[in-house]
Amino acid sequence: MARPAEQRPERGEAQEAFLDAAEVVFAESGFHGATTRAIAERAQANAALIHYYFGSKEALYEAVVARRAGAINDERRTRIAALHARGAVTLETILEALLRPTIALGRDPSRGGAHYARLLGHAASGTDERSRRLTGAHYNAIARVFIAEIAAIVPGLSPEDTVRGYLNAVAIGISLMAPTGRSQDLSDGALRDDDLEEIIGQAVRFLAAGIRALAKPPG
Amino acid sequence: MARPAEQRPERGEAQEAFLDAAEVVFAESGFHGATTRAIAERAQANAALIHYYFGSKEALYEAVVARRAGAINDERRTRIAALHARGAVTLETILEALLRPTIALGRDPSRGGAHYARLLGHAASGTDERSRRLTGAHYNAIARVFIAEIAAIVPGLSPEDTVRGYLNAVAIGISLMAPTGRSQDLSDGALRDDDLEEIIGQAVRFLAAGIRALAKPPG
DNA sequence: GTCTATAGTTCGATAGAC
DNA sequence: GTCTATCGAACTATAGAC
Repeated sequence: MARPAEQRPERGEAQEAFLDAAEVVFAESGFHGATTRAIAERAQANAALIHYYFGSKEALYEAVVARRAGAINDERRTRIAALHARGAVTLETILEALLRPTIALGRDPSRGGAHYARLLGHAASGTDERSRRLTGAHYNAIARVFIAEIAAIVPGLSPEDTVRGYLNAVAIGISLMAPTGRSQDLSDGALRDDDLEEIIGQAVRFLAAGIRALAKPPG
Repeated sequence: MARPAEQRPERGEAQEAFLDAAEVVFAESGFHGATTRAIAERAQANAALIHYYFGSKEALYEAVVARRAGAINDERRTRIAALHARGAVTLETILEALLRPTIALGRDPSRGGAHYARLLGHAASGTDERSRRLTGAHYNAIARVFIAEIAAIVPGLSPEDTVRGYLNAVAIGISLMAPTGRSQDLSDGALRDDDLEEIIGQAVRFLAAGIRALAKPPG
């Protein structure tokens, strides 16, 4: 390893430019469809530097994921802690703590997170080794946090249906992260992809009702 | 090793073998990650035949999608028509008509549909030209059918929220199509991936409650 | 129709100048 | 640290024997 002696090498602007560019290209084409040459071109840098900085295309991909997943899950934990501190824990506020960090990232052009949203969509639907390692490493721990929160706040919800409800929330969350224009198409332009508060509010209401319905006996 | 002449596939079966094999490999690795060699090996046939039968890797991919999407949407239309004929149209039965064909396909080992489910997951989260062409060509028409059905049966649901509800249903439907084992992981084994009626029943209940909640005024 | 062989590209990765 | 040049491998697709 030709790294400096420090354990955690500082990440300069060049590395960040590669991460930003890789996020876009991986999102557009998936892991295999993306090429290091395309990433370097978008980063306006030399392709050989990818291997110098990250070691391999695979390692670059994992760095892209780690950067966003870490920030998202840190914000989720902060929000959950704040809810407990304020005594404001409800199913709705828990769901908002789950969804807002991802959806807000996906709608903020200045942060380029819409690309990560699509990348995550690829990974969430993948069953290959890379995708499973990714979701396991970055999202299983936070999943258990939210499952515990939901179970504690919804009376009569079985452990199985708690997991079901959480996974439904995540499925909708991912589908809402990345604006695809499909909602605009299907509503003939009436539904806009960019009203953040409306999107989060309606998603929370939808999911809260769905989860509470699971807790009720059939009838 | 060459098979005996009497076991060699008849005319048409060779193409089906390629479609089956391609479905598996495309699902596992995505379009770019899949190779014609891997598809041919799984089909126990020669890779050059892919071009003889289908013209290109791209055309093979589209043939894989067309085969399943056509069958799924035909079944959906049949189910909707049957509901109207029986006078059994409710939000729940509409949602079941939407979800059952895909989820059942994904859980039926004899039909190999779990692979198509993963393939569709890739396409649904993709914004590349190929993915958009695919969803537009095969799923926009059926989407409008279901949006109209939902709007007609749920009082007070705005056109925008009807589209929202439909897209939420599709997002959850796709996430339920392919067993990923994640629900089993997160529930420590309590939630099983293979109980078809339980999965459909709980999904329908969840979605019906969510959609009806969108129709109610905030409060 | 089915095969072998290979053309023509393009890929990830690396060596080495500076 | 950053570049050019290039390697070896893998890819899709095709030509042509049979």
